Amino acid sequence: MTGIDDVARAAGVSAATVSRALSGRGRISDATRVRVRAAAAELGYVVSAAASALATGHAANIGVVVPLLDRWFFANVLDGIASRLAPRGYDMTLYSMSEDPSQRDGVLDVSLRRGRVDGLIVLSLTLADDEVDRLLALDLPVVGLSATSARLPALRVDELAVARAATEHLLRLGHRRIAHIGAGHDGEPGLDIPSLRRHGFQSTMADAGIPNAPFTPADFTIEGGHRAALALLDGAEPPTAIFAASDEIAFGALFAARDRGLDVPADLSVVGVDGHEMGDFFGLTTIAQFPHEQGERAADAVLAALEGRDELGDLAFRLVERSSTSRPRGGVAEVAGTSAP
Amino acid sequence: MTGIDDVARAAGVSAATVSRALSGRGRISDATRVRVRAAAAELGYVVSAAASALATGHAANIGVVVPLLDRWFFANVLDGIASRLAPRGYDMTLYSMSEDPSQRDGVLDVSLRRGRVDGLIVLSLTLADDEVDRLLALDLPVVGLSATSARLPALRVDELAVARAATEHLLRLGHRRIAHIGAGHDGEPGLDIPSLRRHGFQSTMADAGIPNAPFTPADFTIEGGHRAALALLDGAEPPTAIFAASDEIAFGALFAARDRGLDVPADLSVVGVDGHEMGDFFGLTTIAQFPHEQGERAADAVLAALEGRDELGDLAFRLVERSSTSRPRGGVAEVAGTSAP
DNA sequence: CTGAAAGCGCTTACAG
DNA sequence: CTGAAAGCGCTTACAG
Repeated sequence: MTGIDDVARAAGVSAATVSRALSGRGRISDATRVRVRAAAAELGYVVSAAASALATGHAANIGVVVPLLDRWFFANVLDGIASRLAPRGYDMTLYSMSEDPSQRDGVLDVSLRRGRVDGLIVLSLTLADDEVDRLLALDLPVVGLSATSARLPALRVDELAVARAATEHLLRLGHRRIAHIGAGHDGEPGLDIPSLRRHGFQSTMADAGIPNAPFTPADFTIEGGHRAALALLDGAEPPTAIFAASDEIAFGALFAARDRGLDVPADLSVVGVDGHEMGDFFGLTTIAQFPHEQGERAADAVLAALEGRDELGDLAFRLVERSSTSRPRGGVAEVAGTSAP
Repeated sequence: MTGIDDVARAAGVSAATVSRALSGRGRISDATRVRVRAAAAELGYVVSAAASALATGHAANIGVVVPLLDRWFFANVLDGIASRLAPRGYDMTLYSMSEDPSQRDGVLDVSLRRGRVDGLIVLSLTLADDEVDRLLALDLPVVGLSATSARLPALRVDELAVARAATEHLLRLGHRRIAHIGAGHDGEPGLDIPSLRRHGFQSTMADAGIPNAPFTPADFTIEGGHRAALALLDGAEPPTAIFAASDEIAFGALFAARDRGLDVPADLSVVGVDGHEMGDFFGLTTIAQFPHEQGERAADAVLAALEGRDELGDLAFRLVERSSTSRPRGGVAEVAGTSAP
């Protein structure tokens, strides 16, 4: 590989001058800069990442901690991040955190401590309290995306509001037997997204006078949604509507309805969360989020944090009504406060 | 950050000894090794990636060049790669190559030349000849996954065989009016995947006595497949079967059939390529590939290449028959060589 | 504006 | 088996 000395020789200057000409830092005459850059381009010279990082303490690299690389939502977020990082000269290194405790420890205690990255984007993982501590101890600018812990600086979607919007949409249509498919433990909400959505659902139902609204846990996959919905539909009191914690779960529910010969939305209304690209084809009503844009904003936010600026804030969502939701068969829409005379 | 000297001090040895104790290279007494490792663990010390890379020339990092981060197939490949790299202590840095020429140049001429990675995995991109040259000039172990150029060492699927399997499946069922939705230019096949699939389709059709079998170009998305299929179905001579170059295109075709009130498979048979997780729900017949496993093999192969070993080879595929294909309405299966008396 | 030199944090022959 | 020292390839005060 050609090094800085080769360029220096070719341009007839010192390595120091090459460094200045290429980085743009420090004073340098226009003529020299032009000459050096030409020589560098000619030789195809690019500054060594390792040497530069060692000398400056700046790696020009952002780490992205992801839970699962194979979900549509995260793939889109990643694409959004990449689209903003590259033009600014940053690379992106992925750290995938699985469920396996020793693997997680490896990421938190080893990989992330190698100093390979200048900042971190953490995608909505369910992080334990001590994991958040270890993340924070890295002493790196961190931007969570809808992240789990209140202690993590983050761009957030108001997940309670998301769940409320979905649930109220169904209630407004006149549904009462509404079930939720998602995740999250019983009891206090917990700050992870699945828990917040579940909690938002159940508290909205409770506010509408329906305590203990049914909940069925599922993986956030089509497969998981399919299985859970089948269980609900085959149960003693099948719901007339399902609020699925993700669009992929919702697709699974739609397939389950098809498998049981149910008409959507007449027999079963389904609403999801995400704004999945396939939603349109399925006619799925959903609370759309905008993962690509979320990724872009997260990238901008870490980069801003590197310069000491704060670009955190709220993330948008929007109810998109399509054909998977309607009044229940024979049901009457009860609009709050609109009691008929 | 705590450095090697802190550990040396804590363990009462020199930095050199710490380095040896931690890396396992060089001779060192067991007692010292244990003491040093304890001190390092105690201090939470991890070797600096930049310093280590600079000193050894080894970055412990693999670059993955991807076309689009938001396709199901690539997300799965990535997940497979990550699952094999992490346990071996390698990080993974992503380089997304878009269609934009200046962006591609940036990746090839700048990002990849920073020396940040020890090896490269290139996911099935359509690379121009000079781009392959520049990739090769990096002088890095490269493993292509179903890559484009014959000059790139790669794990390959026999794409002509894939297309033939799909097409012959349809022909065997008795279809004659079969259309292909995909990509690839006219004329000589070209070595990119879409072209190979298209070519495999058309030559198989030609062999069956059907020259100039219809082809409609599309993006490799549901949206693209939907549009293209609609165009075919609304055409003068709608096909009785569609061979889609990807499952996502196939899903689009399935939705198009639904939109036109056509029964699948009675009115329209559809076969895809990929083995998409949703295929089962759609009942999609497909030529399954195994992206996660492909990613694992690619990771193993670069790592092997780093050690001078060659683990390249062929990638598997398999026809998975589901309910989206059958004989055409009123059609008769013509099995080659079984002319009825 | 430009260069010589020290330093970034490790690793690894070279001695002992 | 262990340490002192040079070196990896840059960057950046410090002089001039």
